[in-house]
Amino acid sequence: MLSKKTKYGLKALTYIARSKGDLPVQVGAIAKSEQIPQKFLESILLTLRKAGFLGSKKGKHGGYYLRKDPKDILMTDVMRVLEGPIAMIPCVSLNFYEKCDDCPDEDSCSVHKLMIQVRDSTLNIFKNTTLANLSHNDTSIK
Amino acid sequence: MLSKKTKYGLKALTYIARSKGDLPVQVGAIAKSEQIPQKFLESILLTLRKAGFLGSKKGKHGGYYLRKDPKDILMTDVMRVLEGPIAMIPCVSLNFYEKCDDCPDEDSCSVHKLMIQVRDSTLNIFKNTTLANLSHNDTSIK
DNA sequence: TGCAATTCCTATTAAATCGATAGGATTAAT
DNA sequence: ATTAATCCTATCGATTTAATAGGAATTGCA
Repeated sequence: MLSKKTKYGLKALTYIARSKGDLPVQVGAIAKSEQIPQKFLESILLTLRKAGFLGSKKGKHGGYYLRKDPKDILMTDVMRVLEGPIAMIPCVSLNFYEKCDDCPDEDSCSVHKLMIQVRDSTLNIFKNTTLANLSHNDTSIK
Repeated sequence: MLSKKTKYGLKALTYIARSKGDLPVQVGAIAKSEQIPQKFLESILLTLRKAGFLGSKKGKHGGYYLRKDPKDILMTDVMRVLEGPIAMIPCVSLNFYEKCDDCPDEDSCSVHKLMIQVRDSTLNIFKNTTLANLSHNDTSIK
């Protein structure tokens, strides 16, 4: 399941990418427009800022802005920050690998092989989708 | 994340598919070989039996056996029983659809479009993989 | 007939995770 | 100063997960 954190985070990034003008975008505006609990959204945007996707300005007329062009923000990176591993099971994760406690031999594990396929196909989508794709409402893979 | 229930269930099905001989396969044998807590495995096999994948025989020399040829047991079906929805978010689920509370319009939701792609690519793998593929340790999609 | 071995069923528990909230500290514009 | 915004930490309740417990029901066999 996709967590609400990830869902809200993607929506917020999309909202910011779509917003015109020089002023940073305020949490309150996003929360209202996307129907996200504001305090929860605050913590999510903080995470995205610490991960380098967003910059912020404090105080009056403060808010958040993108630090990169939406074309350069890949879903692989965003998903890993918000949702964690892309793989469904740690033993096939590229960035969060962990050996299974059980399972003496990965190569002979039926689950392992299947989950590698799922990981690769999902990864293929995420690495071919940018925030620009999301904000333009088009799909990445034709 | 793939639940342990699903992981254990897939391993158990694979084990049963690989087993030779006429006798039904006992929970204890699977649990020992695959390092799965026996009581937990019992409940998983019960689920798989109620879903129609397995038959069982009680009492001495009892155990579980497949009710269909492994070639006819699709991962789509197994995954839906063990893990639930294949989609990462209910609003793109084919079998467990639910509208998002927020999100007035699915067609304009950036998350929705992305998750449809993920669902379709995952579904494509699961519907082209059978228990026979798992038990032969080959991959489904070339 | 009785004993042993097995599945079947329900309930419970401990731990982890998730979604959200609370309360204020810090910073900046006016 | 005052106001308005982000920043930070802590906490809470609900849900889910993984596992355990205890025994009922069924079957094979001596």
